[in-house]
Amino acid sequence: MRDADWLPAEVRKSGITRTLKRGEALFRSGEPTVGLYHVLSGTVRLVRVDGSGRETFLYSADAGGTLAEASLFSPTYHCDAIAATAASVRLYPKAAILEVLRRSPEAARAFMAALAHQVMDLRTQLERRNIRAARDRVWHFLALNVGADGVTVQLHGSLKDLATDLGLTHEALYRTLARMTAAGEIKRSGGKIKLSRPV
Amino acid sequence: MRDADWLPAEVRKSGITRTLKRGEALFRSGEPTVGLYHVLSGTVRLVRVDGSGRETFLYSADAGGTLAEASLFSPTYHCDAIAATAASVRLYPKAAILEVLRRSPEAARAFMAALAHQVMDLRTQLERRNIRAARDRVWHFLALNVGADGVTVQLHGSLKDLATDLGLTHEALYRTLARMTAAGEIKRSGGKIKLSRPV
DNA sequence: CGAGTGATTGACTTAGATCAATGACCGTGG
DNA sequence: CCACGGTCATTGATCTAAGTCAATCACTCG
Repeated sequence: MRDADWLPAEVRKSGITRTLKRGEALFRSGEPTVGLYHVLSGTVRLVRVDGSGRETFLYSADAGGTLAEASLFSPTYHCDAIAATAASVRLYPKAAILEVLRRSPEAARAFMAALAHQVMDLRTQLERRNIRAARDRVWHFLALNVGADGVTVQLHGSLKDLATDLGLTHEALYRTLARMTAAGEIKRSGGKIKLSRPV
Repeated sequence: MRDADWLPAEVRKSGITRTLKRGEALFRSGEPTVGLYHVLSGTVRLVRVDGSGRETFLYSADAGGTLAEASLFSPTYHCDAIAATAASVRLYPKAAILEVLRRSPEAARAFMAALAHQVMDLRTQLERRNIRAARDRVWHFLALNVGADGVTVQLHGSLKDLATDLGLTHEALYRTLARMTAAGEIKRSGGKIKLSRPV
């Protein structure tokens, strides 16, 4: 969820703040759910780790975003929340949130819209994963993340993070970007990628 | 969404029924959203088709399920809905649904829970797609779809459908299943797969 | 009966995973 | 202040699993 504007002031105040070091876990899969998290600073990533240790990127919440909305309706967490950077988060207890959602149709509507948005986002990710060629997958990502000018993509986090996000090894991503640069399709500069022609 | 129990009787009555032939589209990406669909019989699949014609499976709604919940909060559809079998659906206009959600906290809660459930479902799918080896991916699917006895998986639809669902070519799926059968890990019979040892 | 689709298997190719090595950079503790 | 450990970025070599192309058989539906 992008923002938690719909959260009434009294609930916001009731929150408990917690700080996390990079790499620290906010919660782990299987633990009982306690409430909604609001990221105040830094970045927290939702990931699943399977038996063989492979990590699946699920979602990344930056400052202002919320985490674990879906867990409000589930007794336990189904993924891990790991701080990607040093971060501080605020926890709003489950009961308080559910109460607000029950009482305020506006809050409920905003929450539903946010969930619906997430569903669409996840579907987009799923669509991207279905693209076989690394080049096309990267292109799909770039096309959906260009800024207002239609050619600039601002990257958040490291390329390694982007690689897991895209479901590629970091090597494959580096090579793909290198090839695209060589082919003149993109130009890289720091944390930005510029497309040679608008999408 | 599994069921639409929360839909008040008066809204249900107001719905418009439509029948679809196999392969027919209920709506297409880009069209303006009109409301919530309730599948009365048959199966409707949500898919996205990319530029090269590749199809991404997003969701499949059987009799009793609903479709396009997320679209209630979006002006246009972001995927195609295609009848996987002959089907009949009932359409509840957007305005009527939003009104119910605004007025009834119970309905809203059920709807939110359903959306949250969908979010978790999609995350599970995403996790599965991150598994590289076809064998492990199939196993992940089987493990999460065993019936009450812990060893039987009831398949819905064709193996080809399952293949797209898993993000594999149908050939790869056939081969993987054949290998697993040969290795004695599973046993197939009609539309069922039995695991040799419980998960 | 013929068209269309699903299920299945074979042969071949290739893209990306894997393993490996290097240089740049960054924070930190002595 | 600098050496050291850690991570990121990058590139090379190799390997293999899955994609692609292709053919066959069974089945169903009109």
